[in-house]
Amino acid sequence: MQLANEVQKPHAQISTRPLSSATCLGCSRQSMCLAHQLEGEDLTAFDSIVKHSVKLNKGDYLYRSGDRFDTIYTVRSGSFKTFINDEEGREQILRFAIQGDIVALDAEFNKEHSTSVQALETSYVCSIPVNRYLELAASVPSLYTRLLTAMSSRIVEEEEHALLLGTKSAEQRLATLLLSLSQRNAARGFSGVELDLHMSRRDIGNYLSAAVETVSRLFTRLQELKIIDAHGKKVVITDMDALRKIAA
Amino acid sequence: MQLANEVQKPHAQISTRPLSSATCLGCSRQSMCLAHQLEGEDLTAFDSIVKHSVKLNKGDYLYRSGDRFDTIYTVRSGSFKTFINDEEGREQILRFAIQGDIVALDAEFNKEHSTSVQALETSYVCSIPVNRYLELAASVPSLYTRLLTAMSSRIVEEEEHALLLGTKSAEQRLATLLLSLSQRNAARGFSGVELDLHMSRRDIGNYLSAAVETVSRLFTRLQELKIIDAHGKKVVITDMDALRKIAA
DNA sequence: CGATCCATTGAAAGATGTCAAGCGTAGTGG
DNA sequence: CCACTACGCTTGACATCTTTCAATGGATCG
Repeated sequence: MQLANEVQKPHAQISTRPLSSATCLGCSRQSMCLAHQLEGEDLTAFDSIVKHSVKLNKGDYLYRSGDRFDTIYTVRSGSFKTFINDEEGREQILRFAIQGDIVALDAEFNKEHSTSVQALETSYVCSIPVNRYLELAASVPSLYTRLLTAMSSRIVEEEEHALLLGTKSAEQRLATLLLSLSQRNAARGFSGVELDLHMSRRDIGNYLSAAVETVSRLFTRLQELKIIDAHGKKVVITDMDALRKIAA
Repeated sequence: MQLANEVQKPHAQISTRPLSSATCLGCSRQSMCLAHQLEGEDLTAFDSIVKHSVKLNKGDYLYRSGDRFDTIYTVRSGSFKTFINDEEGREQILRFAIQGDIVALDAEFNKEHSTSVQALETSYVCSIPVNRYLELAASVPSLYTRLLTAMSSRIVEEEEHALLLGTKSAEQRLATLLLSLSQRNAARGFSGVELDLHMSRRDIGNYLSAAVETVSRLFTRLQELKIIDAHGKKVVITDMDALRKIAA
């Protein structure tokens, strides 16, 4: 349990610096995005309401608790943490979002966000105005079901996080997180073995509901057991089976 | 952490025994239900796809992990627990659902449920076939947004549960649960002071991620502090302010 | 290059879990 | 209707995991 000690930072300067291929057509992340399975003119119409390549620097907020929910984001590159604060200012990280992940579906449209989202590194997102999305959905109903599916996934993820926090020891929790990051990396065509942990040890601890010191000790222990090879943010999983065994 | 030791029970016999006013028109729970703000023929159409008053006895399952998600339920009366199991069979209760609550929105349509839902007492639900709901939504778009809203609420609830598990001491967690039950009771026109806890101490412990013994000791302590007056399932909150103070 | 934050490690304290036992209540069956 | 059994709840004693406190070295950033 730690108090929020982060300095209040202003919102990111929204600089729309186009990347190469800053369009949904041919985007490699389409299958994970809200544009999933869209084709032809539906995809073109969708593409036209999307603001591609919004850049955020490390520490910038995508939005903050209290902001109005009017935009859905998908991560083009980089990573984010989503967190919620309690009455006393204590912070709980709920999710680490990486490439392809959809961010913001945790508030009612036009109501206030209860969470905040902060970039863990230089990152780019696509931004989709919710009102325009819903307008478009009126003529392309699959956009409704796509949104419903995305929200179901969020609920399941959140349930699994509760399972993680509720039933596992600290060591199991860390092992589970590493496995999850590995799998998500692999699903995106990256290495499932070499991980770049862009979040701090404190963030990891917060997500797992463990003190920084505990996390540090756990890394050391996994290292001694020759299950991982960790140097700061770089972690190599050297014994995947053993890691799985610990996680379960 | 406890292993699932519940006997495998068959699904509930689905007996459609009509209650008085087994219709959405004039139903006191409409504002919480998916029928929220529906009027006129839209409401009639919605009503016609709903199977009202399905009875479940204590211990009956509404659905189990692995079942196909094809039906949404709303609780008419009684209460339920929703839980998820990990690979080792450990169980984590995610939610206690009571009158007016919408149950089942934690899977993709036509995919498998990852959770199970079990009645804590004799209960009645309304059951809504998802495919017919979506058909109807094609002509009544507000049904889409109503569903989206319901799912947003679930996500926020789940996030708050993670906050609960992640940042608070066992005593704070129990106090928070009691307050939440009190508020939900009050919001439904019942007493916010006298609570009927239909779940076992073990269930409470599981939900809060604490051992039964810990929960028992916490009840005793809150009793000694003259904050609550607990006799088994009946709990009277005698000092709401003190309870709030502990929760925060 | 200083200041600050992050990560690691040790030592000690504390909260919660586990084990064990007893009690009460509820349901079952004779 | 009563006795018996099973299960849920409570309480005590003890074990242990994790936190907290403290100190140090290393990395990062302006």
